[in-house]
Amino acid sequence: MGQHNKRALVHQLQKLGVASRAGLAKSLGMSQPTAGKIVDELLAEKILEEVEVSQMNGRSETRLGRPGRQLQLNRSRAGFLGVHLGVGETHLAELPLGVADETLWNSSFVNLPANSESVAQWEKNLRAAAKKLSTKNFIGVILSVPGIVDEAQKKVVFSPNVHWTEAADLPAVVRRVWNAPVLLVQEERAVAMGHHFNNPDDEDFLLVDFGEGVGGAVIINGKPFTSPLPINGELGHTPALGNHRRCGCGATGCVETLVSQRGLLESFSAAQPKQSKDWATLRAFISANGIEPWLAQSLDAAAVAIAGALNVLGLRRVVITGSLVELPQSVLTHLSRAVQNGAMWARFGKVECYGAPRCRAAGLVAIGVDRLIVPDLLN
Amino acid sequence: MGQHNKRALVHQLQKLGVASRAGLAKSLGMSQPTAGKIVDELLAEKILEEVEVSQMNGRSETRLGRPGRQLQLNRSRAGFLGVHLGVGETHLAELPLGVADETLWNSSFVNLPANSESVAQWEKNLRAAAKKLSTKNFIGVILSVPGIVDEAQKKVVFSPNVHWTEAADLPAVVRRVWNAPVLLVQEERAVAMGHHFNNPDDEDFLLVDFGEGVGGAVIINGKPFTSPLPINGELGHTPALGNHRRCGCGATGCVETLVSQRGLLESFSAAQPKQSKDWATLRAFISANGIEPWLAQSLDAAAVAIAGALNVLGLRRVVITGSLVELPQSVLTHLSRAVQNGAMWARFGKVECYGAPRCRAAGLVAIGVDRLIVPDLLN
DNA sequence: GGCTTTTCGTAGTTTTCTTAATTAAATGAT
DNA sequence: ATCATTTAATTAAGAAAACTACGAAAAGCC
Repeated sequence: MGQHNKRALVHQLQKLGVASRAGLAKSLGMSQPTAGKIVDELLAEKILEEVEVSQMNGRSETRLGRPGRQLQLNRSRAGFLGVHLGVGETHLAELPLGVADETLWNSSFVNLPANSESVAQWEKNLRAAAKKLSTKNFIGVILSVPGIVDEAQKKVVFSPNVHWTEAADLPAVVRRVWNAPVLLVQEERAVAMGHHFNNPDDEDFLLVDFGEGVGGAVIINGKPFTSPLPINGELGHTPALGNHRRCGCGATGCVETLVSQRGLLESFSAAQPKQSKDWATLRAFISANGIEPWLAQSLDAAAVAIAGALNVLGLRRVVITGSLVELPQSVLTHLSRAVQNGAMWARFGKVECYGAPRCRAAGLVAIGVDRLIVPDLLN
Repeated sequence: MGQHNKRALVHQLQKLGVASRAGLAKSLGMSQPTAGKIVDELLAEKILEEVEVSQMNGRSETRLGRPGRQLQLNRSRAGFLGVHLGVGETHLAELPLGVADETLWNSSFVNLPANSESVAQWEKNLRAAAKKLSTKNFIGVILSVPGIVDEAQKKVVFSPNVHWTEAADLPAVVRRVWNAPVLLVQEERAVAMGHHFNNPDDEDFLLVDFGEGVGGAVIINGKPFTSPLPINGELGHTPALGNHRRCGCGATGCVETLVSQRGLLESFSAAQPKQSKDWATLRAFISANGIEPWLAQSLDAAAVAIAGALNVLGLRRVVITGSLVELPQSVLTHLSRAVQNGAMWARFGKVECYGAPRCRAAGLVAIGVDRLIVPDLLN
């Protein structure tokens, strides 16, 4: 079957969750026979499964005509292994193709600090974790990492916060443990795809994740935006005029040095030397004292970078995830207002900027399905 | 014939200038029969023409085998009428489908200042100009305008410098004069397409045009980047931190207020009150005194916006056009260095930033061919 | 003039999707 | 209960657009 329609059908089913052949055909504008044949193929490949009528609980709205045989992405087996290599920890999850809600991370272990042996240690930890998993054979392993990632070449180009991943051939390490196809994914891209997966109506947005660093990812037409270079949506390392802090990336003045968790604490401590320099205190302080000038300036710097991205990309929606969402609502409100201020579209229409939880597992599945189940041979 | 291949073939011929059926087939990776059939179709539509052997001057490199019948885009007739509605003037040009070099603007007339009657006056001027043209029937009229343009809806959304175009239905006016399909194109997009046309190797770049305002356009994979909103590449109206000037767009702090022609003169006059506040004096002054702090600051602000765009879009090439290119080379050098500073990619690879002439006519033709000759029914 | 090489066109096949017709499975009215 | 109605799924036939394979045309070279 044509790759294009197959991709579209799977994507549509991800969006709808459950649908019949006829429903898919209609919503995709293709003919029923075409949809039917593709579904047959996908059923044979065990990518889809038919939903029992008994599972159609309550939804029997007594519609006229022959009822469609409902389909969904296979939920009965763990198709993928999701691995997230974070700054502090690595998490693992066995993920079915169809994820109902944010899956639990089955197992997790702590990274060692960076040293010459951390790759070997990481592999050892992976092996230990592998034994605890119920599934041994996966369709693929989806590995997400922070930093700048060349997903096509499966290489970490640059990772200011987990430097040892740059030298290591992570996919090879993973492959030695599980012997399955490995995908390398940039962390924020996975989170963005996850958000899209859980909010199918958000088809076009810029996701900005605040944490150890500040990362961005762009979704356009429900697909991760891809550009000529293996880097995009990167707005943490654009300089903020007037800022001269040293950044882990080697440059000075990066927005990240102002609004990353560490950057905010730095400014907090400089402005309020008597306060304890930790996240909980910062949160409480903001709750009590509102947005003080030092915080407003940092948020404004971030907002300029975000608004600039919106103007250049032609977007009107910003999804904020990570540490900033944990702070009092007033922080997001201030940021949102500042973004509105700089976003050109806000002069004609609505620009939205809101917080959301990180949906990493869902994103990993979406990417795995996209690249392993129905690979795009053309584009 | 399949739209996709037809588009690709025409695009390839734009790139190559002259080619045979076999050459096109090979370079596009399609079979000869397919290329041959598409070419036959395009010849029948008078879009392509065969080049006489006599015109193949000098190029006869005594190659073996049957020589291919060379093809090119029709140059013998004026297919399009290009109209550029600038801030000060409107220019017209009769444009063949195949443009060898930047065509002269046949005719031009001056706009009236904005008032209630300027649309009517503009139409009157158009009619007068129409009489002077040798061609009466065009395949289409390509109209480029500054500001924010919804090319799909053929409406000017916002135009800080030519406000009267927002209310007017320009395509309808043009159609009354020539009765041909009219395309509305954002000015910088046309310039960017023109640059790509004249430099086919530049497939991915951000073009920044400095003039009355500051506008940007993005070309990715040789195609104008399109986003969900009818606005993109817009980097003149992103705020620069610390800047509080009023902008024509209604906001304050826009980069445009610093580095547009007017903005630079403003800063120049503030820093050098004794100098005459005009462009020639500014140019001479910079030649003599180098990059003074007031200029450096403005350029740095522009560079941050540009670098931010590169980081977000995943690009490594900036093409500068317009008034900034007219200034001493040191200006571009400074800007380029500042862009390198903020561009993430510059830490791993090469980021290019150079000046180039505006190639508007070529851009209008490229867009006309793209949207009228081989319209994209899918995407 | 043959020989080689390359171009261009024709014919037949494959792939992919569509329309039209058929069969299947439900509801609701008589 | 039976039959019309409605919607779903499958089957069959056909159209569109690409490809492969083969043959004719047009050049240079011996």
